[in-house]
Amino acid sequence: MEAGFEEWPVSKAERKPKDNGEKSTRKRATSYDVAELAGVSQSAVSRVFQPGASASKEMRDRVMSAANKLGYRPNAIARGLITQRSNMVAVVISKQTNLYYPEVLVQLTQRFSERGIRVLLFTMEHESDIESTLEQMLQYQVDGVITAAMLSAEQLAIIEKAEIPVIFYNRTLPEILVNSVRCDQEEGERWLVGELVAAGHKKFAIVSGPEDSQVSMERTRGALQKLRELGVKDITVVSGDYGYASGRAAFSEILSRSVSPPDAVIAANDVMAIGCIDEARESSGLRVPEDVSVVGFDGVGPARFAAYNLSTVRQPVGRMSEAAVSMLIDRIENPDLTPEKRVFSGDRIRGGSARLAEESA
Amino acid sequence: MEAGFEEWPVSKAERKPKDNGEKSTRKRATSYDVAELAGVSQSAVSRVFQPGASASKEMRDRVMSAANKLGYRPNAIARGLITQRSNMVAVVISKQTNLYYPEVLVQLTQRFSERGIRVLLFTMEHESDIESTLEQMLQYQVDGVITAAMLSAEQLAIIEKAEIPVIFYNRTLPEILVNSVRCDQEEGERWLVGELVAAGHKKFAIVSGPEDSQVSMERTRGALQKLRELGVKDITVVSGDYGYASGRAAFSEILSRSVSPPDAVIAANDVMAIGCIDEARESSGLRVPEDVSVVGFDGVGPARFAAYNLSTVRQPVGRMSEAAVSMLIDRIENPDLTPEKRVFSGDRIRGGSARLAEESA
DNA sequence: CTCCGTATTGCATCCGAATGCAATACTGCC
DNA sequence: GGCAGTATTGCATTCGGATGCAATACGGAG
Repeated sequence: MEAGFEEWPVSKAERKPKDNGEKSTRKRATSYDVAELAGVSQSAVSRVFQPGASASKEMRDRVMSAANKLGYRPNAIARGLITQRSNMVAVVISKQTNLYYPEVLVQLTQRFSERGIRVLLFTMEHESDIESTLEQMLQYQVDGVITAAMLSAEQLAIIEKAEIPVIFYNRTLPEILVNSVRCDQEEGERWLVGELVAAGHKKFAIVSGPEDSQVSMERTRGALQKLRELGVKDITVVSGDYGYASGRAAFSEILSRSVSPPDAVIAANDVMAIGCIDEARESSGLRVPEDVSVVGFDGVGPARFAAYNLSTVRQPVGRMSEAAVSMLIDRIENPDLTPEKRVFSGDRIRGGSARLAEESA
Repeated sequence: MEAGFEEWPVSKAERKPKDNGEKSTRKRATSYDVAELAGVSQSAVSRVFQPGASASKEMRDRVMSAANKLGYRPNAIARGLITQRSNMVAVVISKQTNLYYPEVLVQLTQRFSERGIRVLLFTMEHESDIESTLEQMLQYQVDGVITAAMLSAEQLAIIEKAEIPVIFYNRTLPEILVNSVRCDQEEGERWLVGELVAAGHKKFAIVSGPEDSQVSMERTRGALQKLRELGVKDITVVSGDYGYASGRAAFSEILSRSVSPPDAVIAANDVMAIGCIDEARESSGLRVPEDVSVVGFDGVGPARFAAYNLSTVRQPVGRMSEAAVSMLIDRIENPDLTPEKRVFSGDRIRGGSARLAEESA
């Protein structure tokens, strides 16, 4: 099956270090090379490779044939220099948001790609590393930025001074005009809480995410407010870091703070919710949702696993990334557009991890 | 907690559409602008921004102060044009490999970033879309490529003709010299099979991945070979697509092919293994691992969830990406290096989803 | 004080494609 | 056949920074 490793004796020889002054030392073909071979001017070549430019059919044929012969490809770097458009956008994510963003990333890239735009990816260990990231983006003359990491007002100002449109993904900067695409975290939490309370839960625990995560803050705040509005008093709040282990730790912490377990646990994301469920079942022998209801947020893949079947709010990733991409492109093409915020409601998923009120028909 | 939302009334006015012919219409500052303001030549500015170049302290100070005043940043595009080095590499992934690659992606980007290299991300719905992706990469003059999608020999040849180093990530091209970084899939499967057989399993089922996935093929082949070597005859093979649902479907398919369930199921990745477990427990009331052992491959996050606690082989993502990055940089800096393959063994994880032989002390 | 070696700095040119403008070719019409 | 109008094509310049080479400045030795 893995035959063929020994045979095929030739062809390797051809690929050894190409020291011999063969033709291989030649640089990549440029439009001048093509022009020369085709016997036309460089500008003609340039025009043939431009969608809207004027060129006769004969010209096209001659140039294309020469180009193919030379393996010519327009140099996007040079083009970017003269046109002042790199056709690249920066996508910035921070590492902490793990299981959810990959999906987003693929979506964004795909959609940009369909529109002829390339994605320069920036990831940061900590959101504080953004300073240098920012510098990089600017040096690379990106045409726009989508950030799923928080920027300070000063940082945003730097980018805007360079007249680069920025779209915030699931974040926003209070008091400052920015373009953003978000999932309505508070609304989602309020729904979850409403259902839980309506189903008779009285004793609540909340597992919040990292302190520097705006998304987590919004979720926690939404849940707390709704709980207060509904007159619920018995609320324990502990914090985690969005990770599975921290979900387990959080649940055990919750138990230790009270003689009896809570009726319901509201986790700031699905992964921690899963951690809570595992901890509840394994270490305390509690049943989910009979003894304790657990809800999450995000709607990531594992939320659907039968062992968890989470009640959660799913972010409409597809629509959100489409919105982000088209909004960014709008701003790039028309920089004077006034800022716009698009807020999507999440999909409400009545999984089996919580006792919720009957669906209102 | 959320104080400060109402106050802060000013500052918005400053940010409205900057129509007034203020100073804002000015383009980005160039090295010429800086040179002029500092009263020196453009080359001096260029040198100040180069690590190794010669410039007196006084010169540095004057230039830097002028640069700061103007908010100057070297234009990486222009620099790339003249130096023939874009300092960008392409990372290519295909969408199908979902839950696992995100991690890889973040790792790669981070490590490149530490070395002053930016990542242009390319994703493809189907691996067949690679043709156009390839074209894009070449136009953008990337200095190197890491591909986690399969390339044909012809496609590889195109890239190599442009003298761009390529590293295959978990893939390889038989009979052709390429640089690659891989996890040893066969070895991992052989270990799993060995343990399962040693523990007394007799009736096996294999859930393979997508047909066009080389990784899946290697895993399946490894498992099958080892099974044959050990004289196991009773083997059912069904195929999935790496997704959770397909794991569930696969298990139910396995059941339908035989009167009794298998002793052990070998899934080509963790997510399908999880699907199998859920299907076994839920639809058939089978216990895992008492009635049926299930093993996966990859070592993704959910494999550690208590409900599954998979026995699996974890790919050493950190070391693999480090290897890929440093290998690619080596090739970029020394194009004549002879190809190299680095193969890593996976971490053997004895989870609770399978009855394995006692650990050999 | 002069001469030589080294450190700085400026000049001119280059990278590769896009584009305004002018020159030329071609079309149709009278 | 002549002319206006349009379509092609080429010329020259531009984008912003890097770099070889020459010019100048500085420092130390004799």
